[in-house]
Amino acid sequence: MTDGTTYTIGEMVTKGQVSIRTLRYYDQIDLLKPTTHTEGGHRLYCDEDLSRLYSIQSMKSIGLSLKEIKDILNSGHLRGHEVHRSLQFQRKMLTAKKQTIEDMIADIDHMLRITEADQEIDINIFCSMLHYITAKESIKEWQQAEKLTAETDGNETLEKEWNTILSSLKKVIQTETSPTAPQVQHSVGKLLDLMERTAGDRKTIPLPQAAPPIITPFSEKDQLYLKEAIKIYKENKK
Amino acid sequence: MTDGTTYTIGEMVTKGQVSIRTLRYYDQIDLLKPTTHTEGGHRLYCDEDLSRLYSIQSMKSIGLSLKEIKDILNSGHLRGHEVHRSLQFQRKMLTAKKQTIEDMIADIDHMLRITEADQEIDINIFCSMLHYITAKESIKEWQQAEKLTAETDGNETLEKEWNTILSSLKKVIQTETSPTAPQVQHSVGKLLDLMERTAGDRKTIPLPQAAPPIITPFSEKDQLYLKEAIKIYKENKK
DNA sequence: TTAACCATCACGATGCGTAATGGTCC
DNA sequence: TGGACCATTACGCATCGTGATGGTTA
Repeated sequence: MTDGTTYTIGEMVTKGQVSIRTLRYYDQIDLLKPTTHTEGGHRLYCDEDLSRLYSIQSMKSIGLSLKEIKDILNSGHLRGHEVHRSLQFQRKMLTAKKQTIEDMIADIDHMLRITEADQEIDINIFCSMLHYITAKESIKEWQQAEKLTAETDGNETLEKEWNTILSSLKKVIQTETSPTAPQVQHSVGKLLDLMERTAGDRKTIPLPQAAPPIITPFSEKDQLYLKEAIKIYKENKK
Repeated sequence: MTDGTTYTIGEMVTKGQVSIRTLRYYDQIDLLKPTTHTEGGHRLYCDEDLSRLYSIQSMKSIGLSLKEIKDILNSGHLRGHEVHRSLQFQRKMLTAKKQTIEDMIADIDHMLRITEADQEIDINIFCSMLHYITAKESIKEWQQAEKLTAETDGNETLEKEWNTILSSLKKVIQTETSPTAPQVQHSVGKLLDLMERTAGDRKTIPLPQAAPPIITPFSEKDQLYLKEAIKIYKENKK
């Protein structure tokens, strides 16, 4: 029975599904040390060591850190309520992490819905929209009562339109097209229209007049250009 | 308009909800560098820098790494399908993480259900049970067809009993009580009973005869003791 | 002048991956 | 004796937290 079989580090690797580096690291931090060594200094593990390795892996798989695992394994025995508290604490940590991830996924989904797959996107616009989405909760807190519990679909098409119009405006600005050019004036018209329709809904879509912490996708120079184009547009309307 | 307001690092901290260390780090890795410096070498940020900070934070909040963020911000513009692919990739990563966490939580819940809050627990037993739980999936794969889709409640009470009986046996072994002692013989009787009841269900509960990768909570010496006690028990029964 | 405020190192933490260089086992 | 196996040392990663020590600003 007590046959005292020993394993080289390589055998441990195959039995335990770990890397050599991992076993050496565990040795280094005194988490799992081999019971013996050969004369040449090679590590030799026994069955108990293997068992300990399995224990370590189990505890890792519920998210405990190596330090926590070491403490538990060294403590010898655990009072039941300590186990319970420890497990429950771990549960809380994990639940919080899970919530964070779920929020991230929700934001990503939102972004996926409002960006077209085949459209070129200016980074500033992208970031503005993303900021708008991710900051939504804090904004909501800030301006407490908002009655946008309705379908988000309507808003999402609005957001898509914003994306489109902002992109085209960005483009004419970059190509230094004159503010009086017909295409620019056309875009400005759509912009003003969009602004009105959005304002009826809410007013936090990133725009020059929005205050921090809302990001505007337009630089100061861009904003001057925009104001100019809008002024011209309004004068022509009269 | 172009008032060229600048912010010290401290002002950026309050506006952006970041730590000084973070801003200095972003400077160091060329993610967000101040536009100017005072003669004395103090960092001075402008509005565009602040805006960039918000962008960074937005992208961080959907789980992108600082390196990814830097690449995106430097790229200037993104093709729509790249954005989509990038976001979808990120989504996959997060979904995988989420799944891992959910598995961990499920295992923890299982452990919480089968450990009593007021009972002292031997670590080896604890780890054996945990290993049993966390290794369940791989075990299931290994012995494909198993019909334990039924209520787990029945098994959980069984597992609780295992916990109790293993604990008491551990205790008598540690106190070096003679295998012939009545309390030991009593425990052995319950152990054999439990073994039979468990065997009717399945046979993977950690026990000496279980092969790796199932951990046994008993050392080799303990196992010799147990065999001895069981032998005595059976002889007395005759 | 004196508080704030800011600067630059530099180590620490997590859990190993990944060389680089050289000794051990059979 | 050779080839597989093993040893140690040490840098790298990601994102800052946390001092230590000393200069800048108003």
